[in-house]
Amino acid sequence: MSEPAVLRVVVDGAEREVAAGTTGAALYEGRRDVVAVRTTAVGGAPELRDLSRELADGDAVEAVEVGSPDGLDVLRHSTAHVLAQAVQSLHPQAKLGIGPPVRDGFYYDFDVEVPFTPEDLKALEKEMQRIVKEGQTFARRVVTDSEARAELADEPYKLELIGLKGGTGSPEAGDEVAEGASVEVGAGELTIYDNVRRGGEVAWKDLCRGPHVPSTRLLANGWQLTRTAAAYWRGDQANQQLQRVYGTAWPSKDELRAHLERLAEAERRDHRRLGAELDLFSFPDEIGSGLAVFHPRGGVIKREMEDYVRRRHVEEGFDYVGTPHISKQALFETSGHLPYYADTMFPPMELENAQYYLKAMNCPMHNLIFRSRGRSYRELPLRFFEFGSVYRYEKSGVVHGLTRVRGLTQDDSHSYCTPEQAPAEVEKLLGFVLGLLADFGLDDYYLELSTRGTGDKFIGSDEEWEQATEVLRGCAERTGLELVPDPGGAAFYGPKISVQARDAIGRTWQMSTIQYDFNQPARFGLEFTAADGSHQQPVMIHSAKFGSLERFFGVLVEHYAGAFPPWLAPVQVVGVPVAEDFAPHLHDVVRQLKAQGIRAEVDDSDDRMQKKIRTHSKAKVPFVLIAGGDDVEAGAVSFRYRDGSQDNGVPVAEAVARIVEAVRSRVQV
RNA sequence: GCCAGCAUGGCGCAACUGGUAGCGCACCCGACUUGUAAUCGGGCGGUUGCGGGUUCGAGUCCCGCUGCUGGCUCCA
Repeated sequence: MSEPAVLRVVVDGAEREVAAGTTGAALYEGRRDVVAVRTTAVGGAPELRDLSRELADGDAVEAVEVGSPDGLDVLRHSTAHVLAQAVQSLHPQAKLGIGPPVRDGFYYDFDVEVPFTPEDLKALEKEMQRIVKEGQTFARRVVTDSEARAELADEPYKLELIGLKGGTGSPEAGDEVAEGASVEVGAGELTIYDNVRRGGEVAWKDLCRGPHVPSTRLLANGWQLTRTAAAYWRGDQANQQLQRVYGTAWPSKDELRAHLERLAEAERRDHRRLGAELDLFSFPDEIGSGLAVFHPRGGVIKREMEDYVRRRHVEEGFDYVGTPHISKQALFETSGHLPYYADTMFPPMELENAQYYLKAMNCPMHNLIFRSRGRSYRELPLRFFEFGSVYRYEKSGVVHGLTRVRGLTQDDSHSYCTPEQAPAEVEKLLGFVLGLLADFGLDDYYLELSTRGTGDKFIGSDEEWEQATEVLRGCAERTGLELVPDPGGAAFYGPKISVQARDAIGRTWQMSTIQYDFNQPARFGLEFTAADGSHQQPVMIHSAKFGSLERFFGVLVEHYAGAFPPWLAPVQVVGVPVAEDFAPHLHDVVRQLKAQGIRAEVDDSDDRMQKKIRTHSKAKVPFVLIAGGDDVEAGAVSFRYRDGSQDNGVPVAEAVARIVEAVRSRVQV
């Protein structure tokens, strides 16, 4: 059957007839913002294609604009190609890994003899600039496995990807090859892209699935190389370590600039920086990596958090308990932690012929409290709660401010209940957690459901896991929040719902957790006496609301950029007299505030007023109360808020009431 | 743990190709003090993370350790 001369196609929803041989580029001529097309062939799934691809009869085609998520991916991946070309131009011996788009940019991995330096990065940017200016086109070419092997004989990593793809290629093959590698060898046929100069000369080529922007010129000035790092080939620690170069890429220079400005803003919010500036906490080298000390101002916030969550636990029917920081080895063998997690526990200390471990978790000790006497079904659900100090030997490279530490405080609870009670208990805990987040003003988070993975890391039967997972899934889904699956991310003893929050620099951190555990009750031989006199095993629900007090603290600092709502602010009110003579008036106001439990003080220093305002603005004090002659005469004070706005001549009684109410209601001001 | 980079008074920075450490803020002292983000003057403070080496001489070069930063792996 010969090709028809006229093709019937659908372009952005509208039926059209075009001549055979028409390309996407022809359809969108003059549309500089279109970088690729999304084509749905007859009977096929939508697929991103180069603009240069010819249409077939019956194709439905949509424009992929550079600003759309797919368009940005195409742009960023194309930039990665230019980077790779630049690297091989300056370092001919470099072997290619993979080069996918990532959030805000791209990376490309290389095997090079000598790791890249910052100077190399500059040289690479220069070379990339040259390639971009040349306006090379990306030309797609379908090859067979054996052709690809012949052409890429010098590229061992690409050969490996071809091998992994396994010839025919199932739809999932790309995903299983390596994270990000689907951009090189996707489903179906293998393709090589040639970078072609104006004169038709092939400047460079790479095994790649595409699509790409039509010409390197489209990359314009919207990209930048950002950093270098090492990365394991195919993400496996056992593999060769490659050199990764990260970059960012945007449709225009303005958008690049805006991105860089966002990064600068994130840096200003970084809790490590604000922690030092606001005198909240520090990490003395003398104590050790990942071990924080809280200064008086940070201590206020920490105590407010503790007071809040302790009170809330009691209100929710938890019993406050206490357990030690160390324990003999056998306890953690019983719990299963030692066989499974010994390498993240600090090494033991030996005394009196016994091995003592710093505890990395509280549950085993709570189990002993449960077991300390006979338990009745009437007591269930029985809920134990404490601030448990735990120590985990986190690898040196992962310690990070307050969000990844080696010594942390969990607001840890364990609910012991019957299997029948478990769903309601999980529901209750989830409601508790979400209410807590709301009270702290957190809104940027999502839920994650961590389930059993493959391997022998997980204990218990499939049926038990299935049942526990379904209980958690049902509760999580009923919240209506975004729920992200996390296969293989469960604890060894059971599945988990967690709340994931994003920090200032885009990293996500696990905060609140709810875990369903049917294993430990069995390992500890926990039982209760049922109504019929029989002895039965409870299930336990682990839950941490903040997760780690330290991590939650760090996320709060970033969330508020250090400008805490009044109820959390270390200093809530500072009085600034316009001149010395008016200080007594403010002392009187502060006395009234303190009587209401407000953290208030008067700035009696001999700085001038303007300097005092600057000082307390920088300290992000929520209420600065200013008083001069007018205020004293009127029995009033003048508010200055953190945004610089003023409210002058407020009667003292009203001012006090206003502040007390702001603290009580936990609002932001 | 792996790769790379960094490490100067409390904080932020300076010190040409190696020649015996400077500045601002903070802090202390004194003077000043009338309306919303820095008053003026003076002073204290570092042997340049720790240990070793090269050199006539090291903050500057080399090695080891500790810590930090960015990734990777990991994360109960």
